[in-house]
Amino acid sequence: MVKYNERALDATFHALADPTRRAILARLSLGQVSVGELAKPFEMSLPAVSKHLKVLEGAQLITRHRDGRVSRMEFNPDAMMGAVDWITHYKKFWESQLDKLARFLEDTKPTGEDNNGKNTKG
Amino acid sequence: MVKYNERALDATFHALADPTRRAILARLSLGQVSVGELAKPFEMSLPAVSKHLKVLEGAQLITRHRDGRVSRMEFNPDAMMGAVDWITHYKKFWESQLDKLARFLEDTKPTGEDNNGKNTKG
DNA sequence: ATTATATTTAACCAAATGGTTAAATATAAT
DNA sequence: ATTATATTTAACCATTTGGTTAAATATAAT
Repeated sequence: MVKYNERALDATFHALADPTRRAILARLSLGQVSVGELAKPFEMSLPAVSKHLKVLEGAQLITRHRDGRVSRMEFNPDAMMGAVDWITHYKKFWESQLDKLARFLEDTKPTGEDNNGKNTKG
Repeated sequence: MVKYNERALDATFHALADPTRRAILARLSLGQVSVGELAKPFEMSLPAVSKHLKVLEGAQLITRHRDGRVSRMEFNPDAMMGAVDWITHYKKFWESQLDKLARFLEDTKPTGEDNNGKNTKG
């Protein structure tokens, strides 16, 4: 009855447990950026950001597209799904909040209009 | 733009990033248990479990009900909602999976029917 | 009052984390 | 070929983490 990939959950939750890394994901969710561009707004060295990227990459929350000497980082939210999936197991314990979430999801469900022509994957 | 409580997210994700702590939550989701009972199945010392409980308590994922010398730990999933809320911000990046989740949530939405013990996932 | 039970705290340790600066690598431009 | 740019690796450091055992605390039972 091993339902979840514990190592993957470790990696995902650990990656998400740092504010810099969450900010990186937020930034990348707006579109691909180079490491240098990505690092600019952060008040830390480039190697520090590089390390964070490695953690995110290890958790498969981002992927790398090398283009010459520039590494363009891309958001890859699949691993987040795993986290949500795990948390959702506890849905019956927060039914009222769930109701709110369900309504929210229903509200924004892709019925053919919500997709802004963006490729959602690959 | 929605402002998230970064410190709370740090605490929540960090708490969830450990397999022992996730197992503790899984156990507590079945009902309140004392610290001793809780610790039994884990191959580690009681103080180690105690520390994990502190982390979970700090993240407000569990609460403590002291009854004499026995501490009954209770699952408190509200903080998880915060994590889901944050992740859900990225919903547009995984629409197909979102659709699956939305259907799942709809399917098990508490509309008066009791879906006790039925795990529709997996 | 003494003893047993439940749990936490203290002191300690190794490994991991998150940061630094300096050097190395790889590619691009001149 | 030389130099500039983008990024990573190496070496280092302080703090945190996750575990240990021994001692302390608090309550219950005899």
